[in-house]
Amino acid sequence: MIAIIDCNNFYCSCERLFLPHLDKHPVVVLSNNDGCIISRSDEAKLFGVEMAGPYFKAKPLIQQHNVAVFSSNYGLYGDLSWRVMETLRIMFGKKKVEVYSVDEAFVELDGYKPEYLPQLAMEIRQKVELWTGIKVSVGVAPTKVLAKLANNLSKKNKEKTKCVLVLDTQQKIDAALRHTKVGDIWGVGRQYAKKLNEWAIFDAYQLSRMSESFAKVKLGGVVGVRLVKELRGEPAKDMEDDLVNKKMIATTRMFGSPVTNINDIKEAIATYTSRAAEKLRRQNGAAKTISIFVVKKAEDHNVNFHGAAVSAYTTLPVATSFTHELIKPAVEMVDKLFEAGNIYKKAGVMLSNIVPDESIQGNLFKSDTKNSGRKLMEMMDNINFSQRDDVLKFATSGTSRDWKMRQELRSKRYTTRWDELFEVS
DNA sequence: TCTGGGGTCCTAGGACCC
DNA sequence: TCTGGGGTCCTAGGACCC
Repeated sequence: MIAIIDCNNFYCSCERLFLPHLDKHPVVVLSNNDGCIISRSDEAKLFGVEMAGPYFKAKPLIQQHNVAVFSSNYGLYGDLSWRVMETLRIMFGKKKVEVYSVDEAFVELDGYKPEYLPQLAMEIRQKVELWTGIKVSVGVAPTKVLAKLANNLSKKNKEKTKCVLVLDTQQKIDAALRHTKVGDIWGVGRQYAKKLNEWAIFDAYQLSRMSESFAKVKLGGVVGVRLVKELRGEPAKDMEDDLVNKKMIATTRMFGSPVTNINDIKEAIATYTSRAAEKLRRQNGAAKTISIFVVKKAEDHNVNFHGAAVSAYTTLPVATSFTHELIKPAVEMVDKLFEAGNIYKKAGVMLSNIVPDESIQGNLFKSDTKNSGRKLMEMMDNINFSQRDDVLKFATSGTSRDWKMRQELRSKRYTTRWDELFEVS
């Protein structure tokens, strides 16, 4: 059996943890740039505040109901996430836990007696809350897809389930499948949900009865086949190692305000490249390909607000993790893409073709320049990590900040900054 | 005249996830 | 005035090889 542990309204819960007077109060958290709503407390959901909706549209509703609003504070969420995951690792051992996202983890529960599972699931919930202050929901079932489904149902009826649901018999599984619309299945997005409805398949039970050949042809090949198997209780998605390194690393942002000047774009690209290179070094990787893109502001933002992106990439002669070696080609590509007269609203950098970094081992046999580059990077990373953000940076990254993102409502980083510690008076 | 069969690698793009 | 920021996996099709 497999459990999924999912933090309830995670970002909102993190904010509340340090402001207990907001406990029963509606809360929302905004995306970067305070653009749209990415987490809502139950109270805010009741008022009809929509997920992923733009903040400016929801603002009247939010003010009317006196909803507390926060800019996203990823330092805080990351730290609390680590505490939740560590609790699970202590309970079950590292090998049994697969961290799936910042607020979700799968736990393999082989070897437990079936009749003990409901109690175990409840213990998970209680211990995580006791140790971290974060409330979680727990779904348990024979496969990952069914565990997710159990988890969703447990949240829909919190009074009855206490946020814990175990699907341990075929009857319970069938009932759960019938209560789940196809669009609510993990792995079925908007496109597939629409098609399935056109073929008169509306709930998960109906989908689970379809043939594998149907799934293969209609739902994206092997992906669809795995999905149908999992719905039937046959495990088709394995537990995965946590230590797998990223195959692609991206840093992309909307600008705080629209940009028309090529130098501002270059500064932004240089800054994003620095950030991406840091992530790359953290996994001891080196990238062979760097690509960048810029997005024009659409004239009519009601039509296709994502705008038109143009991109370019450079394949490097040798894979590298050095910020200065990545910034140069990145900034040069800006010259290719930039067109004077346009208004830009977003840009991004992506590193791919990632391989293990050879320069880490290197000492005797590497040239001096390679070693000094490595030392420089280590020094920069250490200082930037221990001090404030970006004490040290490359000059290309600039000092103006017109393009930087807005974050007007961020809470303190209570758990990761000495000068922002939570105070008890 | 006629037009094999098998394979790999790469890229672009679609679909999905949180 | 104004709509996030990351990622993953898979498939199709083209180039190229023997």
